[in-house]
Amino acid sequence: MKVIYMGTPDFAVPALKALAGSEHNVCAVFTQPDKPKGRKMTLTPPDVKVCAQELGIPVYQPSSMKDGKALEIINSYSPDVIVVAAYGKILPDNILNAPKFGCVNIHGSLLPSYRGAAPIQQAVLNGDRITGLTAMQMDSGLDTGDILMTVKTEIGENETSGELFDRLAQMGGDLIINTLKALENGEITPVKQDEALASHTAKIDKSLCPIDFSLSAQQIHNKVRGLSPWPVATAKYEGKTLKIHSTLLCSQSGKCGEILCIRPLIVACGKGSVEIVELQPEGKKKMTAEAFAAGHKLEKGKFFE
RNA sequence: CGCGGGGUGGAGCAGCUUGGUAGCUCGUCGGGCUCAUAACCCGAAGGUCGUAGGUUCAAAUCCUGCCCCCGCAA
Repeated sequence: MKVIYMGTPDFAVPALKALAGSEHNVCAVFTQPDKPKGRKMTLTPPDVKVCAQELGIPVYQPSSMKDGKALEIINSYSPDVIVVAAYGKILPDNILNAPKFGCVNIHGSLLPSYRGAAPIQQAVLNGDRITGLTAMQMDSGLDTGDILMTVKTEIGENETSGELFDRLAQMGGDLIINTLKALENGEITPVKQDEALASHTAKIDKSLCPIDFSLSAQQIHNKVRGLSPWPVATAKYEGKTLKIHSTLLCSQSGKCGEILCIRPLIVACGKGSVEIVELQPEGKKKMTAEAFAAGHKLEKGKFFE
């Protein structure tokens, strides 16, 4: 099939590569405009743009999809289908309906669960055991389109959002190839989403970061995993903020936030306790808890907040 | 000109204000204790203190330029 691909961050790269390496013809790529990034606010191209350029595919970065110009460009390619993965822009109806097979979106959850912005992190934050990807026929609603194909995967006990992201991104390649093939052969019966089961995810932001040590160890562990590698859960020790990059569940107990052991570093929670494996003080690089303990005066009985 | 922290043996830190002997915790290596140990005791190796200049009898420390890392904000 003749495909136009729309995507922006690293999550969308593997599917693009898979399509480019398949029998399908990716004739153009749409991605967000370059944006200032990092401390220096240097203009940085999206990962998908970099990838597309390496593949020699024309790249378009319109700031709006609604002014008709985008539609003109799309029509000039007369694609069979538009594949969308984490593009970050809402597509108007005239674009959704432009290709013969419409627009197919790869979404990072098992719809209708976790419609919206951050489905993958949300699944980890909630401590879900199972998640997956959904290939969906886009309609004008927010992730409300008919389901074309899904793929499931288990979430590891200690798996982080970042790790799950990478795995799902890879799986997205196979999913989209299989979906397009089935679409082409007319082997798909679109399934409507069950509105009664629908749930939405809020955007992840830093207000979620502080850890409440009165919660259970499992809840805290979920937060640490879910917010890794960004924006990263935080705790306070002696007035300084520490990013908590990774934890493991422990069974010991104590007062909320109390340091139960220095090596390894175990902190009590409302229920159970967690071992802090990697952390990062303000202005410092990520380090192991062991390294942190070597240079700081940690004492049993002191508290994390 | 967004705000701020930092670069000191392999790791994490102190020392810098008030220049003058390279310190602490851990790791590594050797030895001891022990049924045994990631526990304990003794000992050792390992650093031109980010870089380039300047001031000085003398600079990790004071001054100036540059490089790099990170936190906040966006």
